[in-house]
Amino acid sequence: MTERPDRLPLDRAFFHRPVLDVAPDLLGRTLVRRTPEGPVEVRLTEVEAYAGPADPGSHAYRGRTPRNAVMFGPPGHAYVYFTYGMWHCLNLVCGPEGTASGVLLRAGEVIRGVELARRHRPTARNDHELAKGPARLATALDVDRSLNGADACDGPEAPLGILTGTPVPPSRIRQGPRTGVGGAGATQPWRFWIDGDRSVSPYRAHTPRRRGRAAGRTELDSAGRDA
DNA sequence: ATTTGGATACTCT
DNA sequence: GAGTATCCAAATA
Repeated sequence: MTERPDRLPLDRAFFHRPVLDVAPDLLGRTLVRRTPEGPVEVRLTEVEAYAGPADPGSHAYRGRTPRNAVMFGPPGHAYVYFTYGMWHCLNLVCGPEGTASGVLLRAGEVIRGVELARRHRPTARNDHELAKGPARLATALDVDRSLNGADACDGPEAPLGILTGTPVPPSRIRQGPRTGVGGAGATQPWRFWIDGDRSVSPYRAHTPRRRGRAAGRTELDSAGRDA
């Protein structure tokens, strides 16, 4: 069987670099999810970098916990977390082991296994919304915490893999603030996406959730909007 | 087209 | 107990 050049697996050295180098380099790559039902593949179109314990936006901020332990391990592995009571999100660990940095896979275009992805996400209105958003991407690929720690560089039979795909030239890459990240972590423009791609998720500023019904103050600030 | 509020359960303080 | 690297339906315009 002949391997096309765009279907060669990326080796671990790809991830063994600073996260800000890896994140934009992941755009255009092919993420493979192999399920018992068959494969689903996405072309990555949007990612975010999280830079370890020094990054206020990162789960690794304030050090290692049971949840984020995988981020402190070797690069090329999946860090899957559960959020908002319903959703999973998929990251790939980057950098030298112990730096606890990773890339959140925020969106992609399903290029293989569309029918299977639709079954995982029956509410998607059209194909370019199947993986438009990090939880949608995880759902379309049937990713949950059973894949936390899975090695994406473990060969052609592994449940998760990453292939060369078609790297995106810098001129087609845009960057801006990370979605949903507040406080000091909001200042870094560490979200990267492919300019104009339909599967890129809309930017949403950080919105603190107010619990209960007593919302004391009306003095909420208006979110600054850039032109 | 854009904004709002609800659902949901896990993680760490 | 409070906050969350979200999504969806419903309401507004």
